[in-house]
Amino acid sequence: MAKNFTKRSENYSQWYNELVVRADLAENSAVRGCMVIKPYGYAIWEKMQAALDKMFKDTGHQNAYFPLFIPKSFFSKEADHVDGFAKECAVVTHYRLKNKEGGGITVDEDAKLEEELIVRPTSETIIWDTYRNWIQSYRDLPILVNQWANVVRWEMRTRIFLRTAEFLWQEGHTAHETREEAIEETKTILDIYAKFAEEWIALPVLKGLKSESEKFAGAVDTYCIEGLMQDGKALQAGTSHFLGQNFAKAFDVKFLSKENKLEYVWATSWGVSTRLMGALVMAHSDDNGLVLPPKLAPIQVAIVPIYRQEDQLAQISEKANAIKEALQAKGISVKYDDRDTYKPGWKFSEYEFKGVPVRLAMGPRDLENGTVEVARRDTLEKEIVPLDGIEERIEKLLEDIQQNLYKKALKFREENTCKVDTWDEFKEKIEAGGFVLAHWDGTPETEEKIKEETKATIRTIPLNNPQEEGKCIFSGNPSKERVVFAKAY
RNA sequence: CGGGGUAUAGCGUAGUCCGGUUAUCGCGCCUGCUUUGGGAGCAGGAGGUCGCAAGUUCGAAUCUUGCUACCCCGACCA
Repeated sequence: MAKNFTKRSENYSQWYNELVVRADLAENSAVRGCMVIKPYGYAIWEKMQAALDKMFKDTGHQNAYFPLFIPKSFFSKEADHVDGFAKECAVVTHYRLKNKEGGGITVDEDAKLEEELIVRPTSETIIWDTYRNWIQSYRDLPILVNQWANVVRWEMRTRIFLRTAEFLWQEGHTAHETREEAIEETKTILDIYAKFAEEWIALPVLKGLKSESEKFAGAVDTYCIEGLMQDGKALQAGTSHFLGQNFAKAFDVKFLSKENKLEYVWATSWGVSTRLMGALVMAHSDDNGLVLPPKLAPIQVAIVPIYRQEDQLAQISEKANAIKEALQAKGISVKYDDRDTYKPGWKFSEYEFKGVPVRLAMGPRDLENGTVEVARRDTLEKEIVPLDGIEERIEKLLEDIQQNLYKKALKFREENTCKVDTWDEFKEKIEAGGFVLAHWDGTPETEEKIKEETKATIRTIPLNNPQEEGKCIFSGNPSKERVVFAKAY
């Protein structure tokens, strides 16, 4: 298990500091659990957005935007949905403040809203209320819409990136003619999420279904991708829901089919959030700070000059800028750090904290020899290489680092995944961390008891799960497949 | 919302039990010189409503009461 975790931090806070700050304005408990994302952190989110947005558009989706505020009554229309979210809603009750006698300011009781507004915890309700007016005929379908937005969930306990009171995300909401088409959409998106996690975040994920008790409030089926963090805890990295006709029925969204029959629309919804940045941090970072996969690193290459006199700097700058331009021509983001306010050693440490994948250092010796020092963040290896052909070398190195991070994470997951067949072994393995594959009798009662005794939950029932006869590790009742258990964030 | 803990400079802290000059130290910050291939050295300097409010006292960071915020553990959850 991740030994590296103890030195800098037990709980990742040192890593987070590069990306975010806590937004605790001392006198305002309302911002408790929110985060301020620093420019460097936001740049990572923008890269994630760009990559996902392209994948959505390549599969026929379009972006739109719906209101932040949702009338309270909308929430009561879908029974499971309201049950799932009622306990964590921020509610707007008034629309005006007034001066208080004796100074200060207070809510103007005369400005009470007739119907309270909910700050969206997710947008199914307001979107389906809108879709009712957009859909009359099968010709209006499918609707494949995504929105990039912020949402608010008033969690009792928050955790930076993983469970903040406000978070940024994308939420897709689609409407289809048939059940099959909606299920296919759900899976298409699941594949996009898995591809993004693996190819961009370099995080291997399990694809599968959620159990009845873990699925989204209002969904028929919830598909998910699950990753394993370095401390052995699982993280749900994205979900794609097949909503059946639940929301269509709740919001009365019907269409006339080709057969001239009035039918309810089939729906999906799906989302990933700034939680992915937490996944990124927890999957790869080490004692020296963040480790960012090249594809998501705001700065892919940092160049640090080492010099005594100004004329040396001028010579180095000339070569460094040439490298910078050549790399930029290949679409690589480069920062040439010629600040004279920090020393080289300081800069080396800083770029390591920030997780910059490749660092180049160039000094007097390199000027003489026509070389440059190349340091890679993932392995911390350094080597002196000739300037000749440096662009190709770095381009390839960035790809290597991306691959290496994925392989390392995959190896870690494999080493921390096991099959167990007895209750004692199950408790022991769960305690040690990682994914534990075990038989389960399929009942929510057993699932709940396992959770009570071990804190482990069913992370997913994998797609294409091999079928095999077995006995539930808890109840001993027959089971025909193993499911994935783990302690989770 | 339950259980535990904490609050002193931008950050991290000593001092609180047992009240007593001008509140300690480190990092960071500013100035100068020397330095620059792994977070430099020396010298000088700036920076404080001791979480907030009341109380006890000649005197409160320290004692009392109330409040607030944060952290950890639960419940809840992307």
